Amino acid sequence: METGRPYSRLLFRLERFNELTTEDRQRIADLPLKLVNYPAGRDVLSHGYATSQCTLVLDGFLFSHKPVSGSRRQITSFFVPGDVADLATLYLPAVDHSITTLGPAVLAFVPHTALKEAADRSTALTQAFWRETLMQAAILQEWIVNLGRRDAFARIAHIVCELTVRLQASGMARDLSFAMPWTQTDVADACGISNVHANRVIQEMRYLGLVDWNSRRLTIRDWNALMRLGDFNDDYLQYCASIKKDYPLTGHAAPEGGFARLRTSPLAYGVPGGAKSDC
Amino acid sequence: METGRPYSRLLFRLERFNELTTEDRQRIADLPLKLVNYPAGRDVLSHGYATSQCTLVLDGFLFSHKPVSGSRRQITSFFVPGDVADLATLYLPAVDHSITTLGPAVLAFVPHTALKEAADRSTALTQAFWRETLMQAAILQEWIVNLGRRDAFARIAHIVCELTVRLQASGMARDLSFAMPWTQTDVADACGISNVHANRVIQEMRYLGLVDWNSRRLTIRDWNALMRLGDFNDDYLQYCASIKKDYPLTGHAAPEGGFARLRTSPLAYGVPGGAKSDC
DNA sequence: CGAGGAATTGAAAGACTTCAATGACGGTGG
DNA sequence: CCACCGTCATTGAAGTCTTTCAATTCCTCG
Repeated sequence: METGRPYSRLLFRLERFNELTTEDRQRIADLPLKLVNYPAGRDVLSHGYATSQCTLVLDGFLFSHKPVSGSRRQITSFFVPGDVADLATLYLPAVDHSITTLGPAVLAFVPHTALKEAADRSTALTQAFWRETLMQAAILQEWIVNLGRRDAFARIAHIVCELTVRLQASGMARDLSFAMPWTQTDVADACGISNVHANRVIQEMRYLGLVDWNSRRLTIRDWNALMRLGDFNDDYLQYCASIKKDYPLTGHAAPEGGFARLRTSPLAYGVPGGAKSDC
Repeated sequence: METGRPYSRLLFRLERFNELTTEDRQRIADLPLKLVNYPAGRDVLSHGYATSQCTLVLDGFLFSHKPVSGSRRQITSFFVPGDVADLATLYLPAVDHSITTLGPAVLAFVPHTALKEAADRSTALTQAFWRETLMQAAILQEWIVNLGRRDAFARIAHIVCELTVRLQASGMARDLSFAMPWTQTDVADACGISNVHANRVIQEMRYLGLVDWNSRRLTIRDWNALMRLGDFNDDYLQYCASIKKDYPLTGHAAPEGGFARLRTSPLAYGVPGGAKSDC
């Protein structure tokens, strides 16, 4: 996968709101980047440890997670190409979560010193970085809603929708299909459910013809249904979805037509195996 | 309740990490503040609407929440005196959540223009504000863990612990007792459970002698047990807890001695009321 | 081809929700 | 001062979603 000149991804991301001046672009282009290939499942940042650099995702996925008593963990974010996964470390001495590669990933490390220097010299750059953290916070907030007020099916559907939109905003997944190296246990840890239940929900999604979810590749078959069932509204990502609309400052539309699940369909969980539909 | 000169609260908050210069302090002191008394249950910010000012909490509580399909909502944060509840609006054109007063509150509004001007002129101020948003994000992240991987009892215990520590960091609740004008339905909406279940859990907490939870005032009877049962570790608030320790950059200690609940105690839910133990 | 991780399955138990009704409390108007 | 009202807290019972445990099968890789 082509990652372009590494800083072009960063520039693209930072300019979602306001264009930068030529000077500021140059400051970004001049940042010292260290390109690194990381294998799957390796920590980029371990909770409690300090770091002196930020991590730009060029290819692959990262996720941040926190340990919970009892050998469990909760995944709190995914990072896709173009994201700076640990921007918070720039101004917080230590973070309390870990950041790990999902599959193999191509990363670029940027020293804090260089980033701070660039930010100190440009108000616009500071704001652009700040805004990045604000948008990540908006995603965290929606994640809370997801865990707090949706059932397992909707949670998974919602996260799939979110990732799809974010990938599209990064120029990927244009055909609603993308490689996704997570295991069902990863999905479960992100959605706050057990891996067994995640498995059953995913099977139902397949059966309903919503997605093809083969090992490590995800193809969305019915985007509209997935959005509806996942109670997904990309307003909270509008800043991410780039040029879609120019920020209508009215409220959300209430999900029209209710929010019915087909759970009472002829195929509740106990259904005999297989019958993998050919949708 | 004394709120001091309004800007002193803000200064106190911004200087948790680095002291500001005399000049920067003056910039804060010169900010035009509009003091307002708000009644309970009034929106300070409605989702989807733009605003041109930030809200500093001087007394009382605010909470942010997002609507969910089906006339439900999820509370995603509480704000205590000293917090700037809508700092994100400074650089995001529109937020997708609402912010509402929990009980009556004393607020101070600061125009975006004045804040931006102050920030533009001082790198240190910009960083201080930015750091505020980063710390709020750390709280969101722990909230995700709370909803994703803890049962109802632990969720409520955890949120109570968090609020206690944050209030203490603002110089309140020194005796582990504070007025808290939330209803049990508010607690339920914050914890992602039903109000009925919240009620039963709170009763169990009372029964176990963990808290006095009378209408609108909360007194913690057994802080250590509450922390343990809520799986609470205030590392993620270390930035908030001010002068407690100087950032040990090692990992969390894994919750020692497991995480056993007393749920199988002689007093499961069906227990007849009262018998407030004397723990 | 064997090993090990990942996915899948079934059955039983548990946590939590929903519905519906009742009790408690505070504030308001007469 | 008291009846009335709405909000909040409480209770019980039934039902649902989700977890847990324990196999079993599938897949991928060396």
